[in-house]
Order: sequence, then C-alpha cells, then structure tokens
Amino acid sequence: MPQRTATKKVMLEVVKTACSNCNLRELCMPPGLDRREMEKLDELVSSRRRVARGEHLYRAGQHFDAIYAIRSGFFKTDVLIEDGRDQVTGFQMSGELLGLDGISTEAHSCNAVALEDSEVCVIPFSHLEGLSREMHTLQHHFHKVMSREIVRDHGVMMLLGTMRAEERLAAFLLNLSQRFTARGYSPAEFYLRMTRDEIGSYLGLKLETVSRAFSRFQEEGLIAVQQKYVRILSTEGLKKLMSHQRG
Amino acid sequence: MPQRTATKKVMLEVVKTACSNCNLRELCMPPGLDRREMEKLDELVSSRRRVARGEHLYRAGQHFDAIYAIRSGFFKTDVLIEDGRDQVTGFQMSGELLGLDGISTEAHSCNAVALEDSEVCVIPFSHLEGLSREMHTLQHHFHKVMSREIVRDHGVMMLLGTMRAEERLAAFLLNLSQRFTARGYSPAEFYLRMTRDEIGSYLGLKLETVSRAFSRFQEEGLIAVQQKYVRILSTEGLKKLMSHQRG
DNA sequence: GAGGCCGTTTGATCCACGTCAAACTTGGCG
DNA sequence: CGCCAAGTTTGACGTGGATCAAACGGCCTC
Repeated sequence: MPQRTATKKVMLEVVKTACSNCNLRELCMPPGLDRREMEKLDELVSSRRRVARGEHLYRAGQHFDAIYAIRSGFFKTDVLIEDGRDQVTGFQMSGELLGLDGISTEAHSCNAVALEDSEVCVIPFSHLEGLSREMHTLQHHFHKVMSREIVRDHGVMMLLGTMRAEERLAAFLLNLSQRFTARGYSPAEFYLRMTRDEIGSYLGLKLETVSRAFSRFQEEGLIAVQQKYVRILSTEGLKKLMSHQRG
Repeated sequence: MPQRTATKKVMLEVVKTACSNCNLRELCMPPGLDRREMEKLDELVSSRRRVARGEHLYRAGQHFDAIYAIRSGFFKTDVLIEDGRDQVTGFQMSGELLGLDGISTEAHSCNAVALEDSEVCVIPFSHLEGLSREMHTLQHHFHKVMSREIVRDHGVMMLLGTMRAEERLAAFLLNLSQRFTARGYSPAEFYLRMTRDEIGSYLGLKLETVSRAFSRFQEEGLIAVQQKYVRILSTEGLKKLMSHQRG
C-alpha cells in the first residue's frame, strides 16, 4: 500500500515498522480498529532492535523508558537475589510484551535475555501513555494486557505452590503448545528454546527432575523427546495428569 | 472544609467518601496533586461497601466492572482449580487495590474474601479509565500500581520457586511488618488475620510446616508467637535467615 | 462453668524431589 | 576429524517437608 500518506521519510522504513501490516497485530493490538486508528498506532513504535541469542534486552536495575513487543524470537526473564539464587519468571514469544515490570519504579526489576536471535519493537512508554489518553481502545487494550500478566502470574503461583513435578511439566508443555498454536505453528511439535535448567528454574525444580519427568512422559507414551525437540503424542494424557489430586 | 463546592447532595456524604481527606490517600492516590485534581479524583469512588468477616467481595467468574480500594480491614484472594486444590494468591490491607485481575477478561479470576470486617471504596473501572484519559498523573499512577502488582507476583514466584520453608515464613513476616509500618502501626508487633492454613497455602506449605517454623523461630528467639499475635524480636535474624544459600 | 468446635501444636513416619556423581550426546572449533 | 565444553540423562542416596495421628488451647454457646 505505497499510496498511504507516510510521516516517515523513507517508504521502506514505514513498511518495515508499521504495526498495521505486521502479521502479529492480532496479538499486539486492540481488535477492531479502523484505518485511521491503525495509522495512529503505527507511530507508537519508535524503532526496532535486534537482540542476538544470549544477549540482554535489558537488565535489572536499568532505567525504564520503553516496553518491547517481540517481533520475532524468544526470550526469558529472570530475577536474582543477593545470595546468588535466581528464578526464571517467564518465557516470552513473538507478539508478547516485555518490560511491564519496569513501570512501577522506572527501573527494570528483572533481566530479559534472548534465547534465540530476536527482534523487538521499541515502544517508548511516554508515547504509549500519550496515545492511550487519546485512544480509548488502546488504553483499554493496554490495561487488559497488564491484567493478563497478573492473571498469568497467579497461574504460575498456583503451579509452584500446589503442583508436583510432573504436573508442572505437563502444564508447561500444554501452555507452550497453546501459545505456539496461537501463532500458527504446530500444537504438537516444537523446539524448546530453553535448557532443562531454565525450565527447572521456571517450574521450581532441579534440572535432573525436569529431565526425569521428560523421560517418564516418554516411557508412558505421552510425548516424544529428543533433546530440545518435543512432540506431544497425547494432549489428553497430559491434561489428565494435571488434574490428579495430590496424595 | 464545609465551604467547598460539593457536587453531591448531602455534605456529610461528601465528607464520608472524599479521597481528598482520606487518611490513606498517600497509599491510594498519586502524589503531588493540586486541590483541583484532588476534587476530580473524589468523583472516582462511586460508593462504599462493607464486607463482613468471611464474606466475599467478589468471586471468580463474576462479571468485572469495578476495582476496590480497601478503606479498612483485611482480605485474602485465592484461586481454585477443578480438582479442588486452591492457593491463596495474596493478602491485602488498607490502602491496597483489589480486582485488577478482572480487567483482562472482564470477569474476576479469583475470589476476594474479607478476613475481618472491612470496608472498600468502589471504583467503577470505566470511570477510572475516563478520568485517566484526562489526568496524566492518575493514568501514570494507575499504571505504576498495576506494574507493582506484577513485580510483587514475581517476588512470590521467587519465594515459591527457590526458598525453603523457614525462609518463606521469614520473608512473609518481614513483608507484613513492612506493610504495617507503612500504615503507621508497629513494625514489630501485630495480629495475623489469617490462619496457619491460609499462610501455608500462600507460601506453598502445609499448615503443620508453618506451625513448626513458627515454633522454631520462637525457640531461636527471633519472634514471640501466641496464636495469631506475633512479636518480632530480631528483624536482623529473620533477614539473615533468608539469605542462607540452599544446601 | 461445662461441652464442643475449630485452629494449632507436636510427634512419628514416609516419600518426592534434591543432591552428588558418572556417563553420554551434541555442537562448535582448531 | 577429533577435541572440548556445555547440556542431558541416569543411577544411588539423602532429606525437607508432607502425611497421618493425637493431644492441646481458645472461644463460643447454652
């Protein structure tokens, strides 16, 4: 659509950073926008940033001034306390937001690390707030996204507080499957971008326990694993596993 | 201040529900508002609601249309899954907000139960969004509050994922102490509003384990406990306990 | 002031997961 | 092609907290 009036100098640039023709827009943006609103939203993204595998998008303590929408790639966030212990607080994939934790104190409270070569859209937070004041739909969408994050965290607390090892891993795999599905990938077959240690940290387990649970699932015919490659053979089996009472 | 122009019919009513002369305003409201802004904020609270001990403020699944600021009292929030397991996701005291989890789907995702006779200010969410669009300070404050909730949840995930029983309880007591302090109560002496079972649920422990940890802390001279009455004798001791490496 | 209920404490035992250790698999690199 | 490092698997053993059980303490009712 080269006939669109562009505020940026170079047409190529516009096409590159426009939310309005990003194939992730269903994930990032409020639904049901008209053309005018979409174009306004395009202004939100000030730039894009590539983050190579293993590099930090931001670190705990750094000044916060933007949130990030993942355009491609895969991240983890983790927090660490003085004595050296750390915990992975989440894994984020394309279309999801990073950096919401930084709003509260204007400093990031966790580290965000790319688990594969990635690219993010930089959304200066002051722009977002400004545009939110003009666009009710954007405002409401943003509030929903933050709230969803809170609900998600409650789910993880549930997992950590009440589930046993195999239930946690089953919940984790089902969650990944569902998110890959939403992105048009196979629900049953995917590569894990994280190590057993990172999965364990997220699930509150040691890497050996994660590894054993994987093996057990394989023995029982629920999945096929080979290193980071996972194929789910029985979604039902995994779900049933999760609803077993403790004890 | 009876000479203030009131939009409400009865002066007494205004005084009763005005945020501007609520002694919790430092906790609820953005700092540094001028008189005009404060008066605008007063309109946010549509009504107040009393919730007797043991009653629900809202239940999971109920339609969401307002968030609640606790004026007095004490609440817990919990989630439960089909198989009967449940988990306390938080304890809330005066000046704190309840209901943020409901924004994402327009339905509450957890239950909020009063642990003592309480009173909340009802803040219709559409009002809050409306006023946020007019008042940058309110908007930013609200975003910070939501973000703080996310950071808090990460702290709980850390606790559940990496800490052992006594560390969890120490962290819990220090957190309560700090929050009571912020409200002008004694940092060292308070009544627990919740049962051992509820503490355990929050901390991912069984009630017996919580009870044993209390006893242990008492033996070691860190605290004095008698049922729900707790006196912290050594904040330092509790802090040191938390930074012990696992193993 | 006796009786009953709910929450708590304490003890004995069990088990899921952590810890320690060794072997194996994979991928990057000279 | 072979070496090395990083990640994974698997086994043997230890332990923190769960489970089961019983007694105790406060509080309410009658």
